[in-house]
Amino acid sequence: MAAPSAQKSPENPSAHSPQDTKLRILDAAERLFMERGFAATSLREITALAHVNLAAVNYHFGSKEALIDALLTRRLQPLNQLRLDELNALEKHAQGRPLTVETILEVYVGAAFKLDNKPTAGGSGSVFLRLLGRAFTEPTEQVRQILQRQYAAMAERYKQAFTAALPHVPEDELVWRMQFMFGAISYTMAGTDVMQLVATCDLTDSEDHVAVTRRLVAFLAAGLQAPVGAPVSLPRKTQRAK
Amino acid sequence: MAAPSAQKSPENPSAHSPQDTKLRILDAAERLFMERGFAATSLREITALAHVNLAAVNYHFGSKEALIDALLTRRLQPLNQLRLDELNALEKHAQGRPLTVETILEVYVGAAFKLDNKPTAGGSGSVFLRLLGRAFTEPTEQVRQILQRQYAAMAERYKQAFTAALPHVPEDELVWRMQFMFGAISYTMAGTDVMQLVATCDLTDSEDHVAVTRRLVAFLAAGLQAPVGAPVSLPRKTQRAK
DNA sequence: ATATATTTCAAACGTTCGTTTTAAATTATC
DNA sequence: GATAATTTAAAACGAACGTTTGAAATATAT
Repeated sequence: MAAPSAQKSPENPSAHSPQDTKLRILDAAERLFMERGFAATSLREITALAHVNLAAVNYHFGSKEALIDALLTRRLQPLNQLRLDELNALEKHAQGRPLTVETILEVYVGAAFKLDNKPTAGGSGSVFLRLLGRAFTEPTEQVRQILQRQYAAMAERYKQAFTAALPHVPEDELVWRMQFMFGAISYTMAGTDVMQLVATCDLTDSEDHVAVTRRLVAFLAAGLQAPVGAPVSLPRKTQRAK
Repeated sequence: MAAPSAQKSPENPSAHSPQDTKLRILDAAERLFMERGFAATSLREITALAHVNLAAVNYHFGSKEALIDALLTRRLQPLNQLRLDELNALEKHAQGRPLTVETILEVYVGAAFKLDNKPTAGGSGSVFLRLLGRAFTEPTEQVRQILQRQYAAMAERYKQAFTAALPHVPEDELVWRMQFMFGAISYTMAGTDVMQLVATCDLTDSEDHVAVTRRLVAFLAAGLQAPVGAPVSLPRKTQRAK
């Protein structure tokens, strides 16, 4: 009977602080949503992992949908704000001269890893980046609207910067290339690695962050700067040389 | 009482052929899984859209998991087989000379659109390509294993081809770049377009296929061929010039 | 210390899920 | 045309889901 639980959470050794129920729910939900997806994760699994009562989710957030919204917003708002701020600071510092594509990409990708090392609550690691990669291909209208709301202004701002850095790329081509870019980034962040090609590295390691960033920036910079127009070499029968 | 249903399906005007229940289920499941994801789609929705009895899924496939397996396999097996065959034919035709990166990419991307225009059953359109893009970020172990099984040999084969086409890119770098490539392709195929940047084009149009393929190949070819090693220009304070 | 507001808790709500069952209908075989 | 095998059909199964409820517990304020 005596000697009660000095710590209630096996994986989070801090005891139940008075008001951290919301944070515990958010962190547990983040982890489980990342591992199993939104639809396949139940509130009972989340509250069990967070060591809170089942009804706490509906009490503090209102519904499962509202929990997802709060969960995505608390990470995406600072992330994309940081991306905007750093890009603005860089352009101000450049005093009119256009930034290089590599610089813009480093800011964009680097911001994700930066916030990843400073999770809002304790010890979330790179959980959210993987969840974010998944969220980009989520079919539900709700998640898509959240992402759209959180990304619209930032994407438009970066499109401006890329336009200045890539004067030879017309707008419709740039828009497609940014689409390809978002795909490569989000898939890398998701870290699913279906092919089992890059099995060795996990993005949790901070040392790997700079290596992955360097590789990703080099790849994307080359892709964004690719010559436009000609379909390049076609060894098959190309009747018109153009 | 008379004049019964000459056609039982509103969106598929053909009446119930004797034995096409399995195909009707597969097609309906493909569409709904694409629209809502695997976990969020119920067998009741699928059988309602297919105009078959609820129990038909368990009778013909055994379980929902087995249905997903059959659904992915019937498309992925021919797709990746085509990718292998066409790459083999091209290398044979080249007689020892290495293929260009663009050629390899055109075969890989083009194969997807080729099979997309010839769906197994009637009128599936580009449903499966979008579903496939989603499947690449699916968290469930089952889907990941199916993809891994269906992609392993093909990915290894293309890695060989890329190695020959990119002699200056070391293997670890190539593996990462293929990761980026798969991300860009699958995200484009998924057609989620969270940013609403490319809202104008839908991949259903066959004419757009060649345009998207050209853009995608140009982007990826440049990325794969990017110079390796140097982190390129860093306008910030880089103390070591290296 | 008393009263008020906030938070936690166990239990149950109605619904929907994947699956199973049993009989009827259909198709194939002789 | 009778018999056997296959497929369809309606109904129900237990389990799990998100959510709600109302009372106990805790924190806050007077």
